[in-house]
Amino acid sequence: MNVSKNIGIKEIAVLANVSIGTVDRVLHGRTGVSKSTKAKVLKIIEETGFKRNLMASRLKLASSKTLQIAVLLPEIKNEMYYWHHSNAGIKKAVQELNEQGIMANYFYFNRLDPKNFKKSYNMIFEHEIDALITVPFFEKETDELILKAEELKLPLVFLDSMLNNKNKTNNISQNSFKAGMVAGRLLHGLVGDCGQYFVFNILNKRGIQINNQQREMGFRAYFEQNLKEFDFEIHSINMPLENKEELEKDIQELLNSDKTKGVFVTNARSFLVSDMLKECCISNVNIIGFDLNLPNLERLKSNDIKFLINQNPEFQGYSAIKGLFKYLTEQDASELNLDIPVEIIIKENADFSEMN
Amino acid sequence: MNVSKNIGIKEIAVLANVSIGTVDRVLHGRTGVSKSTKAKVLKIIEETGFKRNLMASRLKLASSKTLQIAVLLPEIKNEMYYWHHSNAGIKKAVQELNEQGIMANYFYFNRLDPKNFKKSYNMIFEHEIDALITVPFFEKETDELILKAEELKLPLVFLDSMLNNKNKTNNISQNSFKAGMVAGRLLHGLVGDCGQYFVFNILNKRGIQINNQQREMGFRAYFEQNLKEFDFEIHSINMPLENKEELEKDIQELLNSDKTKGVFVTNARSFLVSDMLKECCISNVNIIGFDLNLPNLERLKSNDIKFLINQNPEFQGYSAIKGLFKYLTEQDASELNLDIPVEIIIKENADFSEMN
DNA sequence: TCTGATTTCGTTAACGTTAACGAAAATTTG
DNA sequence: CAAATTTTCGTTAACGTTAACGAAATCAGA
Repeated sequence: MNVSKNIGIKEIAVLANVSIGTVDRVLHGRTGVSKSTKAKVLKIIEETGFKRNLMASRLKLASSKTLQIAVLLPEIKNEMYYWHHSNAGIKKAVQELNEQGIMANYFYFNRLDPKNFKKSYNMIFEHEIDALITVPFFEKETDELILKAEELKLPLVFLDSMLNNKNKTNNISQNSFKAGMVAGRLLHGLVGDCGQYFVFNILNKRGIQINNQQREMGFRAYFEQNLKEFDFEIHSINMPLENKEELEKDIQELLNSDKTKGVFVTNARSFLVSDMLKECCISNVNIIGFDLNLPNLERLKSNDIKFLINQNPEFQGYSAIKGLFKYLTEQDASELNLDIPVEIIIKENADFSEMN
Repeated sequence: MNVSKNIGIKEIAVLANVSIGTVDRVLHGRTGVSKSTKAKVLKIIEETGFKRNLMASRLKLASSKTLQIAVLLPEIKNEMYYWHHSNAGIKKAVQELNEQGIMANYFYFNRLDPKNFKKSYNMIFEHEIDALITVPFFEKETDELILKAEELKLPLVFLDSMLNNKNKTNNISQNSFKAGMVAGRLLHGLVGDCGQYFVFNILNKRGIQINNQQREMGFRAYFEQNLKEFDFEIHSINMPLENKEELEKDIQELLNSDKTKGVFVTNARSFLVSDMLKECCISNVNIIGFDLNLPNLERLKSNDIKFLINQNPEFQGYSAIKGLFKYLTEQDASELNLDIPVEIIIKENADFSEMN
C-alpha cells in the first residue's frame, strides 16, 4: 500500500527557490514575475507533475466569489414536462457543488417567440454571470447569441441542440440522426420487411424542428443501409397539433390494412399518435417515440407504445453544470461536449416510479 | 440573484455561546461535552440547518489520513475482460477523489477457488482498511465474509451480486430477473409467437451461476405474463465450455427448422453460441446476450447478435467508490445500494470505439 | 548619482474544519 | 475541606491555496 503524499505549492516554492506567492502568480498567469523565474517555476511544476489542490483552492475562493451560472430555458408549464427534468439535473449538480461556490440563476423564455428569447439573454447579460446554459431553439437568434457570447468571452453550453451550429460551440445533446437509426432497427425488428412504415412529425406553431428532421433522416438511413431491396415505402405524415380531424380521414385510408405497421413519432408526443390510432381503430401497429413523459410512460405500460427513446434531460442538465464547473475552475473544457447515449426504454426496464 | 453565504461552525459557536472546539465535538459525537451544552448546540444546528463544509473538512483530514479502500476482484486475465471495466470505473473515481484523501488497494482471487477467495480477504483484513469492495462469487465464503465485516464494522460493497444475500448488505448490481424480462420482450418482438425459443446457460467449472438462473427465470416470466395462450416451449440448453462437440448434434436436431428462432444467452459468452450456430448452419436465429466484450461487439456489428444487455461494470465500480466515499465522509449510506439500469444495446447505439 | 517610477517578489492573513493541548470547572476521595 | 481526579471546554496551529500589502530591487530620467 503506497502512501504518496501529494506535492503542494509549498514544495514547489522550495524547489524553485521562490516564495509561494510567486508560485501562485505563475500558476494563474498573473503579472509581476520575471521571465526567468517563471521558467524556473514552470520547470519544477513540469518535473514534479504538480497539480494544484482544487479543494483548497475552492475553499479559499468560494468565500469571496461564487460562480454565477445563468440558465435560460423555455417556460415550464407542467411539472412533468421535459424541461422540468433538465432543470432537476441542474439543481442536483448545483446542490452537490454548492459549498464549492456555484449558483444557478434561472430565466425563462416564451417558446414561441424568438424576440422574447433574444430579449431574455440580453437581459441576462446585464447581470454579472460566469456562464450561460441554454437551448438553441431559434436559428438566427442562436447565432447571434453565439457571437455575442464569444465577444464577451462568456462560456456557453447548449442543451438538446437542434441546430447544426456552424460555429463550434459546446453541446450536450443526443445525436438525433443516430437516434433515428436506432428507431429504424427497433421498428424493423418488430414489423419486418413486409410491413408498412410511417413517420409522424407533429407540428407545433413553430413548424418542424431540425431535431425531428434529423431523426427522420436517421430512420430512413437505417432502412437504406440495411435492406438492399428496399421496395416498400416509408410514409411521412406531418400532423399539426390543431385540427387534426381532417388528418384522421387520410390516416384511416393509409393505415387501414391488415399489414403490420410501424410508426415512428419524431418527437415527445407519441402518446397523441397512439391515442389517435386507437380512436381510428387501427390495429397491429407498433409505435416508437421519444421521451419519458407521463402520458408516454402510461402508453408504454399498457403496451400501446413499444419503445421510447430517452434523451436523459436530467443527465444533460447535470452534466452541463458539472462540465462548466470543471471548465471554470480547471480551465478543462473536455466535459462541455457530450454525446448523450440513445437509451432504449421498454416496459420492462422503464422506471414507473414517477407515475404512482 | 440571491447570494446567501453558507453558515459555518464559527457562527454556530457564537449563536450557542460556546467555542468552535465544542461545536466540533458535538458534530463528531466525541466525548467531553456536557449534556446541556450538547443539546444547546444541537438545537442551533437544527435551527440554522447547518451542514459542515466537506471541502474544508477533507482538506484538513486528507493530510493526516487517507481512506484506504480494498478492492478484491477475480484475477483479470484479459485487458478487455469484464472485471477490467469494473476496475477502470474504480480507478476513475479514485482519481477524481484523490486530493480528498482516498486510495484503492487492489487484490485478486482465483475465480475457481473459494478457499483462495477466503484467504485473500483474510489477508486484506490484516491491513488497515476503511472499506472493502468485492464480488459475491461463492455462497458460503460470502456469508462468512459478511459476518466478519459486520464484526469488524467494516463497510462492505458487493458488485455484480449473484446471491440473494439474506443478511442485508450493500449491492451495486443489475436486477438479473428484470434483465431476463427485458430479454424476453426484445426476443419476442423479433421472433413472434410462432418461433422457437432457447435459453443457453454456459457452464464453466463452477457450474451455473445464480445470476444466470435469475435471468432465465425473468425470461420465462415475461412469456408467462404476456402470452395468455402459452403453447410453445422454451428449451433450456446447458452448454459446458469444454467438449461441446457432443452438444452440437443435439443442437443440430433441435434448432434445424425453418422457424424463426430466439436464443437467449444468459451470460457474457453469446459470441460462442453465435459462432457455434453459424458453424452448424443454423439460420434464421436471433441472439441476445450480456456484456459488451470485444467478441460480442464484433458479432453485434456483423448482425450475428441482435441485442446485448449492458451491466455497465465501469459505472458499478465508479459508483462503489463514490458511494463509499460519501458514506465514510458523511455517514450517508444512500448511494451504497444501486439498481443498475438494464441498458439495451444494438448496433446503432453501441460504442465501437474500443474495437478500432 | 540621485529621485521617482516600475517591476519583481516575499510575507501574511484568511477560507472552514479538525484535534491536540492544556486551563478551568466540577466531582470524587481521604 | 483540601487534594486528587475527572469532566468540560476554549485556544490554537495546522490543511493548501489565494491575493492583498508592502518591501526590495531594478530601471528611467535628469
